[in-house]
Amino acid sequence: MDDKDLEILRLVQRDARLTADTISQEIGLSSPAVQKRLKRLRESGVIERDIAVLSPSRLGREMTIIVDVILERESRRHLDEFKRKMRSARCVQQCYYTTGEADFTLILTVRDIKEYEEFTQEHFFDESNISRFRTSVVMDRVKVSLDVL
Amino acid sequence: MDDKDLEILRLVQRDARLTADTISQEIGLSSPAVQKRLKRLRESGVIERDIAVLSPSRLGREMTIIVDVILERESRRHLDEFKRKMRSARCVQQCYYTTGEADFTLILTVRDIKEYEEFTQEHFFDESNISRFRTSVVMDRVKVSLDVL
DNA sequence: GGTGAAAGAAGCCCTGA
DNA sequence: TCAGGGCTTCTTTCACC
Repeated sequence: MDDKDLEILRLVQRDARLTADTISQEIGLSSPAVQKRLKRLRESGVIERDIAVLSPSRLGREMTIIVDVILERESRRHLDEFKRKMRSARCVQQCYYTTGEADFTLILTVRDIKEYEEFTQEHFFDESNISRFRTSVVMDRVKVSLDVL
Repeated sequence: MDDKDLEILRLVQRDARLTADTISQEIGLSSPAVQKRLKRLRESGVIERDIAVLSPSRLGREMTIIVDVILERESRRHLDEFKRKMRSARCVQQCYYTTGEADFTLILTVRDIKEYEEFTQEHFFDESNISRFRTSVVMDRVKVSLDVL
């Protein structure tokens, strides 16, 4: 992993459709050299995967909501159960298990507040292990990126 | 935008390297038909872009931190100024302007707690307009996805 | 890491429904 | 108007230097 690798990563984390040829001109290597590096970076897991970023608003998921959740009992079984549910819930984009005041922070995208209300019914109220949760509605998605470098 | 489009989107939002041929077999269309649809979806902005997802831990950004920030004065000028700073701060992956208790929720990736401490020095303490901030350290990135569908 | 040839995928036009 | 077939062009891959 050298400077050339880092340059490649900086480029593809913003645009994965760049051809090896374009990248090679950008950083001063030959096209096959870039491809060999990309292959290595993928196989070694530095590049985890390539994804298409969809527009939530163009697909009718206008609202982004952030929720802090506090569990009642923080046993291994309850934690794993909650994590499993969040992973399989479609409107949960992100779920973090954290130190501090809340146990979990969730980031959801929903069509409207009604869909969020249904989510809370299913996952918070019908779930005896939720102590409290705090909802924040996102007014501006100021920055949403997965850029690491 | 029909069911076939949605099927295509569901596939490429998880793996943008799928070939049109693979997708076509999956959903029962010809390869050129899939390509036409993908092109249309990109041009119309339903697919915003394609990115490579990098592994934060493999690149030495082991820690994920969630910060809630409350500003002192919530004037237009102060809000825009804060947003601008967060957009350009490298370790800020996501920044949301929200209703509720906090004004902003940030998601950061940093090398270590020292790097976070430097971030707070630069952006919170040397910035007279920050009223309070609350830090949560992520213990488990339970789910991190940008899947919309 | 670079070069060149071969395999493969994408883009385009045209036809047919 | 939109899906499918076939051709062309570009990209990737692999063997070799």
